[in-house]
This record gives sequence, C-alpha cells and structure tokens, in this order.
Amino acid sequence: MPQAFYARCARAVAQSLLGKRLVRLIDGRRVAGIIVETEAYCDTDERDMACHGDRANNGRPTPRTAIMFGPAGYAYVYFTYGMHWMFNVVTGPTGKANAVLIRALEPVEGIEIMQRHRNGRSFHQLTNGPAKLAQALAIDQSLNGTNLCQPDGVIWIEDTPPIPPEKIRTGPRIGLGKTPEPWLSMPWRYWIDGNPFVSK
DNA sequence: ATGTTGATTGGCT
DNA sequence: GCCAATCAACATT
Repeated sequence: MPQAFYARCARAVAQSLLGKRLVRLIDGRRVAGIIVETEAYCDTDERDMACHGDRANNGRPTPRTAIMFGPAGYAYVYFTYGMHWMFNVVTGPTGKANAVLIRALEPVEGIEIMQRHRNGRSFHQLTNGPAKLAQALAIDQSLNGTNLCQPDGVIWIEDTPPIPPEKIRTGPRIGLGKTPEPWLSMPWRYWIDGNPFVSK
C-alpha cells in the first residue's frame, strides 16, 4: 500500500487494513496472510492512555516509542512479557504517536514456513493472535523501523478488494490491564465478522 | 540502583 | 478459569 494509505488517522487505517494481505519475505519466499483483526492506538489528535506514545514519558518520545512519532508507513515492533514481539504499522501525521496493532491473520501463503516458526502448531493456531503472527512471520526487533512502502523490502502490505462495511465488527481493545477509562472501553478493535482466525 | 509491569501465550485444573 | 514464563522499558529512589 502507498504511504498515503497509512497517513490517515489510526482508526480509519485499522478498518481499511481488514482484508488486506500482509506479506513477509523469508529466505526469498513469500509468507502471507489476510489481516482479519486490528486495534487502533491514538487517533490523530486525541489522547489515548492505552497508547505507549501517550502513556510513557508524558507523551514525549522515548527510545522505544520514537518510531511511533515518525512518519506513517513504518513498522513499530516491540518486545513484551519477556518473550513476545508485537507488530504495528505507524499511521497519522509525523509528530503524533499513532499506530495500528495487527492482531490476527488468516494464513494464505507459506504455511509450511509459518508452521516451522510456530513449532509445528496446528493450522488454526498459526496466526490467531498478535504474538503468534509475529512468530509465524519471523518478526522481531530487526524489523523495527522498517519502511513498509519500500520497493525492495522484506515486509509490506498488498491491496485487496475492500471488506463490505457490514462485515466489520468493533469492540474494546484486548489486554489493556489498568488503562483508565474511558480508553479501556473505547471500541477501537476491529475484526472481520465470523472469521475463525480472530483472536477472541 | 532497584522495583514494577506488560497491546500475550500455553499448560494445567 | 488460573497462572507461570521472562525481561526490557520505564518510574522511582
């Protein structure tokens, strides 16, 4: 997708990403899945206490969150719980910490490679969660700050026919812990209705 | 320098 | 449903 696709508010991008194809090149081979679940963190100008870029350091950039404050169309990859990687796409205007977390994929290409990275788990368990898809696609710190619009890159998102609006569901984001209201309950999680790879 | 916690997962009850 | 795993980032001292 072109940079202009990402340079919109996070909630618009999060919805538009549903149905698109996330492609990762591993040893020259395509490993890809359809995006079926996303979450928006920080819309263009609003506060969002669940967002790393808002919560840490009084909303100023830190070494970890600097990528989020940069231009749209780059990967924000971070490590959590001492063992998991999370893959986000940076959205919105430069200077604002906006991003969309990719929470689940429907596997479509390179399934054997995904299975190898996922320690032989079943097809259904390959990419039905944010840390699972990161592991399946071999996403780690080395991809933090990657330009997703780069012609010769190793990870990018391809266009597909849009999902009909009536197939898009929304609800509160997952795993926000002690994030205060109202952000805890804001319905900024999006998924494709009925898709079996949605995480919850 | 030290303490707390997390945008999760998988195993066990 | 409950909880351990495992550690970097961040807040506090």
